Amino acid sequence: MSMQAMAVSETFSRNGKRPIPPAPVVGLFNLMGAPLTFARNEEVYGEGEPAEYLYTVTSGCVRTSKILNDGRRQIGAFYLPGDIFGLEAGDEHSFSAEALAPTTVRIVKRTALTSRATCDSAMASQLLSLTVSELQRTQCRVLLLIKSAQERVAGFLLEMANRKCTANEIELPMSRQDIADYLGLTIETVSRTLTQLENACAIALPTSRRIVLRNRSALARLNA
Amino acid sequence: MSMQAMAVSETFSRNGKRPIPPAPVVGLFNLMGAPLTFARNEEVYGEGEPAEYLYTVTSGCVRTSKILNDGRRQIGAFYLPGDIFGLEAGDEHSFSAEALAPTTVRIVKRTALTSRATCDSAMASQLLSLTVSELQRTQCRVLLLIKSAQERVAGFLLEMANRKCTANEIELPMSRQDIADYLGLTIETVSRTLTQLENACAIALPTSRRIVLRNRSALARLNA
DNA sequence: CGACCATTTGATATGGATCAAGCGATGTGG
DNA sequence: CCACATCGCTTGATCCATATCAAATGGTCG
Repeated sequence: MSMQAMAVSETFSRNGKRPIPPAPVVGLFNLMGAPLTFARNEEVYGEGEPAEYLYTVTSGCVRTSKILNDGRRQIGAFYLPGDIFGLEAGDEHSFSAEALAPTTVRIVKRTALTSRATCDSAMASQLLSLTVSELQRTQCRVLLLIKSAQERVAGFLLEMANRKCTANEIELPMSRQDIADYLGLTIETVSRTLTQLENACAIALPTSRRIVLRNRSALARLNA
Repeated sequence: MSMQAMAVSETFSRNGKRPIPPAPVVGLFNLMGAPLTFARNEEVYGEGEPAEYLYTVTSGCVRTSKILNDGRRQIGAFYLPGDIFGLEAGDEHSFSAEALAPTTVRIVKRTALTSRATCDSAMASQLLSLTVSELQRTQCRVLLLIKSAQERVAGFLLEMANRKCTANEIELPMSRQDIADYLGLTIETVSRTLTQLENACAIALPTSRRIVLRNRSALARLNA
């Protein structure tokens, strides 16, 4: 197994704040089976179910979430086409996963990966690389969560823009409530903050789901 | 490589909220060299330095931290004897590491692990397992950070108590400021919250660094 | 058109930050 | 051995960012 998985710094800026999707893990994708489709809001798997598969998004968008015992919902992550999910460690899923929009995914059995990785060090390396990426993203979340609402929202927009590198206009697949639960804010605060950013000419909001980044450096400045 | 690294659920309670140190990764420890010693507040490595080594704490305690560009400090993690640190991904360290107390660590070169893991699937598995543990802990941090000050402090105390399984009395190796920076709170709020928990008979504070858990279930209840 | 849902906006409340002072333990020099 | 400076922690008073409660707006679909 090569150590490339632990040497992913080229996917990050110097200060570790700007995650970019890791290089595609080709071997893993080759093991993926036929596509499954899910409707908007359909559950891909539930919290507590045995974690038998790894999933990759081929189209659409998936969110992972869990309900805390006081009723609050925490979003684990959003997964876009090309992303792999379902490996949050453990024999059973610690989050549930739902499609945010009509979505297709392809799956591979974990046991298949097990046996393959035992003898295939490239595959083992890919698994490690995947986990490291997930760790990186989670660490960036931690950095966001200790900051102000403006910084969180700005950081979120930059993260989404960097992931789908489609110039400066992004179509958000998730609702305000999803964003709020992801950032540990309320829906009202997210909405107000977006309005503030618009008034500051940092972004434009042609529609509520479509966001134009007018001034990335202003956003990045917020994102201390 | 076995899939055991992805099957660490036995180290977690059903709801994924109570991390316990993973099984020791013996092979990795065997590669570790002679002990190095560090004085209180001495730097083990600095942010931005090349990440050449992996470290294990043999005695004392280490914290990783980074200074944000607005002057705030973020603590990455605390490492106790038996813990391994220095693998926060990337060619260079994204955090610095400092000894909280007189500390000894042992180290192994990353390149040594690289070559070893390429042909030794057990070693590869250990690396994955280690990264998964780190991911798990970071995810627990995220859950803490979206909660109230009481919940964060209670969760922190339970985490520390679970790691050093020394009954119900724990000696905190870190200052209030370290705790505050770890939890994204101020030192005053941490102090006040501990006082509240003491008044509620959930804990006792024989000295400021020594904490007795009087009522774990009350703490856990806070820790939604 | 009308019902419904997501989003925005407004008014008020509150938890934690900030500013400021006091306290206790530890260590140092006289 | 004591006086005093220092450091880490606690406590108090006030302020502010975000939550909460409430209502208006706008877009979508039958």
